[in-house]
Amino acid sequence: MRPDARRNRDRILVAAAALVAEQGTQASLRDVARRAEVGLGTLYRHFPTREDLLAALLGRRFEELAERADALAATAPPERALTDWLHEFTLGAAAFHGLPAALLAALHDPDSALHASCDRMRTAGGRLLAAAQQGGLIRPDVTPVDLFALANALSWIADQAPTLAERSDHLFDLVLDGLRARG
Amino acid sequence: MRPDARRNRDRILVAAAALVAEQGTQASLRDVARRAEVGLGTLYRHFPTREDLLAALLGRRFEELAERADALAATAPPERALTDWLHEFTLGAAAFHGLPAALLAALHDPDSALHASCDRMRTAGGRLLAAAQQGGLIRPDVTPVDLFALANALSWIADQAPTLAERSDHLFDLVLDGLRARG
DNA sequence: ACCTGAACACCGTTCAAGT
DNA sequence: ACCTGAACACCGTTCAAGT
Repeated sequence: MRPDARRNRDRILVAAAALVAEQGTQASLRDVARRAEVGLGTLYRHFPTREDLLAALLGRRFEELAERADALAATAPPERALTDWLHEFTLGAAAFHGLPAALLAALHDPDSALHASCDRMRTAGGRLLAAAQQGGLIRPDVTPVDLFALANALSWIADQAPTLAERSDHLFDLVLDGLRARG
Repeated sequence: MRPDARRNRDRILVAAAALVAEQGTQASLRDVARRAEVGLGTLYRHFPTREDLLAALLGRRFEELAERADALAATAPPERALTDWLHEFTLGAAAFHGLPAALLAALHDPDSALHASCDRMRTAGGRLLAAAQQGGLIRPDVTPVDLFALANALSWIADQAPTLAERSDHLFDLVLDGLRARG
């Protein structure tokens, strides 16, 4: 990549990170280009779709979450590993306004730039889920997709109103309780 | 209301019902006006905000759901009444694409045209909830707002992908299970 | 190879002018 | 009283013209 192109790409990412943090996944791409002091066409050249931009913003975070799943699997007991990881995931999915919907949609759309990351999260969560189910701690009829959907739904709730965000940990406990196997 | 105004209002509602059913709560208001063969200003005169239009579209449904709560309370055992009603509510909240977010936001925004209806649903659900909690069937730390949020979240999940819609009854069972009191 | 911004086809919302 | 549509300030996306 030419150095001026690299520089533009970086400027776009910095501007997008700020604007998306402020206004959510639906932030105006024109605003992003303006803030980056870059032509609108330049933004589209580097990131043909909004998802491409989001994927670039979230790449690191998803990497870390995947590694975190492995670390928890190795150190914590199965149920603890699952609930801790899910909790961290819900925090990550709530990073941007509108992100939970984008993630849940991307999981079911192989063409989305976010698909690979979502698939990775589903797999990482699925491994922790299987281990907990093996130990008879979690209902056997819960699938990795169920887990991904519920976790995003919890992030979505917290995203709808500040009052609900305060209630978020409690709702997390309620939902997780529903996944537990009954003695 | 002048007869021509009444006629315009009705035309707008018919057009909006069709378009919102097709494209969701974010359907273009311009399209609604065009389909109703009405000037754009006429639409805004009858429905100053998008929520006003949605409220008019949903009024009947909410009335029925409120009555339904009373009927179930009188005829079914507490837990059955609660789960049946919640199930019907989730179906109603999934009537339009984007509706769950609008409802959850409106519950926390007294100025929204949808607020009264949401408040009514929260109260209706809250009564069924209290009865089930009285019987020791549901965890005492579940609030009516928790219930409203979770029900809308379930509708939201079903709204994100057809695959998830198929999984909707199962997810409903999982979440409801989390609300049950443990022996 | 890469950048730019005008051009196009859309929005939501308001409001002067009409009947 | 009520209706209309032009006007305004925005979008997302594409693409010819430039370096």
